[in-house]
Parts: sequence; structure tokens; C-alpha cells
Amino acid sequence: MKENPAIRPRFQVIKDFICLAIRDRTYPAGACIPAENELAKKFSVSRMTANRAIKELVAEGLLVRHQGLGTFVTKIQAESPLLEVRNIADEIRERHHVYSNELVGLNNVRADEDLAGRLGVGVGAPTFHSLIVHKENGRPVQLEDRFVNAALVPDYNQQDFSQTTPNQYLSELFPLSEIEHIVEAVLSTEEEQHHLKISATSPCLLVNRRTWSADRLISCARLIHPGNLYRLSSRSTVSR
Amino acid sequence: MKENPAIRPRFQVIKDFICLAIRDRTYPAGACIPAENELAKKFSVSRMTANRAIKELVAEGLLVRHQGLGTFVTKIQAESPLLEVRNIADEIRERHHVYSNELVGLNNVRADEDLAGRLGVGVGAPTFHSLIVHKENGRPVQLEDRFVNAALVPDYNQQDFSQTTPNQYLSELFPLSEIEHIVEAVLSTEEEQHHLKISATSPCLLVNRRTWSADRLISCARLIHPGNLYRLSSRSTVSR
DNA sequence: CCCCACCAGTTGTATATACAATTATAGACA
DNA sequence: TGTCTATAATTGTATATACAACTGGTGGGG
Repeated sequence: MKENPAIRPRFQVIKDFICLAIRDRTYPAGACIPAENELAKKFSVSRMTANRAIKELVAEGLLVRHQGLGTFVTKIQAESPLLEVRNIADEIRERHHVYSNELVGLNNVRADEDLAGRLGVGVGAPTFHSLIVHKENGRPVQLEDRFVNAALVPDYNQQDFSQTTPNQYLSELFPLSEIEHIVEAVLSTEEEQHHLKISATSPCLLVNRRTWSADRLISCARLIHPGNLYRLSSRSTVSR
Repeated sequence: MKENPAIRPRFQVIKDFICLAIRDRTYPAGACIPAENELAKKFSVSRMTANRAIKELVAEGLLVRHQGLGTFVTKIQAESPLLEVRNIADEIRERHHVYSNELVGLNNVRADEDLAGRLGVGVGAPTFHSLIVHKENGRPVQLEDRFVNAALVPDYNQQDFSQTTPNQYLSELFPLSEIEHIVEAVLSTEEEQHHLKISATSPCLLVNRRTWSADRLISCARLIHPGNLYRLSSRSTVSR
């Protein structure tokens, strides 16, 4: 199936309808969505087609079904540990949301003492510094402040980050061998507030991440998220 | 759908057939499996039913399809690195599920030639052998078959493993310095089937793990999981 | 008040059928 | 020999239909 966004299969139309309804709280967590026959009538399709749409959303974890009862929106109950480097663009798209970003800056930077220590390079060594706002449906959800070892990634500052993310680009060049995560809750700086469009009192989730490939420290990133917009999510169940 | 192994839905019969054929190399990695119409004829079902079986295996990553061409067994090209020893009890609890276990046995064992080789001790040396079923919400998810060097961990067989796991106990005593993982897919023994409550044809993921602390080999464990309950993520592509 | 049967509504599995789209190959023609 | 077209084979989407199984509510009877 070649995806032409303008011409969607009927089952996809229904999937999109349901996802939108979940997002705008028409069907909040725990709520029962219309039955297959209802959706079939509403969208003038066969029940099989409605079933297909629902079944796929069940497989994606957004819905859960009980024979005889109905189909329910899953509830978020738990967070999964952060063990992997996920590509934020993929995560947003998996939620059927629109990913975009805004490149604030992409510069050559000589490592000061602090950065040298964090990036494992010598003081004065060349690095690249990128500052990017990642957006979900146009809303800023992550400010990525990243430093990359220029000796290892000489073309970093030639990349077009409207077409890829730094994480994706780097992971394509360097298979990860080690990841370090430090997670904490912080208040944001004035600059961060500006980019994330949040107030000075909004708590933020800060993830400091360093990635190694074959024992070489490739980059270190400070990822900061508005606390009310970002959480680590996992599979959910519904209780009646 | 309540699963009664004796009465499987027709699409499940086909899924099982395909999985078995993949495992015994009837259809090796990269191979093309029979088309929907062929399977429909072979199993006397409608094409829709064959399609359902294949589609689900595609979703599970075992198969990949090309319109006009056929359906292929995926090739495993990479495995996500196993870099840590996670405590299964913690993992399950992090999923907000109930962890429990069943201690099948905890014995003193003199190392035979095979075990001596694996545990790096002399033939006849004293070891401890623990066999534990780890359960998530009462359901067996891992059978842990572990041998520990008794000279290094003399109190191992005094532990109450209903209050901790062997992994947790050992990791508190011995900081890990090296881990070896060997991962393969196997059929389970009759005893393993009994403990894991699975059928003889259920594929299992086997992780053989050895852990060292300060260059001393502490223990070796055979961890076996029902394939449908536990899997390591992997990226797969197919080439034609 | 409790129990049971019935019913409505829902999901679960399956079928025969139809048309669309893609791919590779073979044959015809220049 | 190269190009184009037709065909065969395959997957992709969809339909109307049927029966099975499950759940909860209601009504009737004891």
C-alpha cells in the first residue's frame, strides 16, 4: 500500500477519527467507543472494515476490547524505564501526531573546561553545538541542546535538520555501544522558557544523555521537556 | 477469545505451521513462503483466513510482504545489545505488575565435566544449583536455571529467594565486571514446558548468561522465556 | 429477595466474492 | 538487441453475510 495522505483507505479514515477523538477527549481514557456496527453505519462501510480499524488500534495499545462489552480507550498507568535512545520524531509519529522542529542554532564551538569534561575531549577542541526545538502538532515538547565531537562527525554542521533529527543522523553513522542517562526535574532558564513557551514556574523533565560508539564518546545532549507535556508512557489497561 | 490449545482457530493453525516451518528451516531467512491462495487451499480455508495468519506474523516481525511478489521470512541482521543485567523482579514491578516466584529447587551439586567448563571450576567442585520460575501476575514468564560457584558465594543456599532474586542477591555482593550473553531460540524440554505452562511446539527465547566480578566467574544461568511473552527487539530487513 | 431464562448488544471467527495495485516475465515488434 | 505490451501471480482493500461466544440487564417465577 502506497500511502497517499489525500487518499486514505477507509479503515485508515476510521483509525484517524478514533485517534483524534481520543486526543481531544471526546473519548477520554477508560471511555467506551462506538461499537463496530455503529462505526460501520457512521462511515458507510462494512463491519469488517470497522473491525480492521479497531483491531489495529488495539495492537497499537490505544484500545482494549472485551467480548460482549465493548471497546475501551486504554488508561495510562505506568512509565517505562528509559533504556534506549528513541528518535523523538518517530515517537511523535507513532502517536499519529505531526512532528516538526525549529533549528535555533548550529555552531562551531571550542570546548571549555566543563564541556571538555562532559564530551571527553581536550579543552579548546572543536565541537559542534546544535539547539533544536522539537514540536508535536506545532507545540514545543522538547528542547534539545547537543554537543558533538567534531573530530568524529566532521559533517555534522552540514546537515539539514529539517529533514532528519540529530539523533537519527548520528545513529545512522555510529552504532551505539553505550548510553548514559541522568534524569531529573528542574526549573528552566529564561531561554528555555522562551523556546518551550512555558512560564518560569513550570517544572521540567531534564534528561542528560551521553552516547558512545565503539568506546568513543560521540555526543552529549541536554533534553528538556515541559513536565505537563511529556511523560514516559507504557502499555495500559482498563479497569471497569 | 479463550485459548484452548486443543481447539485452535483456523488462522492460528496456519500461524503455527508457518512458525514451525521457519524454525526447522523449511523456510529459511529470506525465503518466500507460499502465497495466500496456496495456503488457503492447503488448509481448506478462505483466502481471508490465510491472509489473517500472515498479517499477524508480519506484525510480529517474522514475515515481510511485497505486493506482486510474495511474502518472505525476515532476516535477522542485528540484535539490540544486551548491556545490562536487569533484575526481573524490578522489571515486572516497573510495569506495575505483581512479581512472584516459585522455588523449584536449591541444591548442592558437584560439578560434572560440562558444568565445570561453563562455571570455570574443577570437576567435582562444589556448586549451588537453583531452579526458579519467575511469574508476572501469576503467569510464568521466565524459568531461571542457575549454577553458582560455592567457593565464592558460600551462603547462596541459605537465601530466602521469595524475598529477593538470585540476580539481586548476587549483584549486591559482587559488582559486575563482565557479562556474557548467548541468545538463541529453542524448543523447551518437557520439564520447562511444565514449569512455564507452554506447549511442546511453543518457541522459546533462551538467554545463557555468565557473570564475572573482578575477573571471577560468579555464576552461569540459563534463562528461558516463552517466545510470545518475551522478546528482544531487533531490526530486520529482507533482501530478494 | 433470589435465581434463572431470555434477550439485546457486543466482539470473535470465517466465508465467498470482487476489484485495485504491483511486480516480473514472456512474447511481439522495430 | 532493446522496448513495449499483455499476462500471470501476488498482495491490498473491501463487502455482505453467517454463526459462535460472551456480557449484562430485565422480567418472571418460586
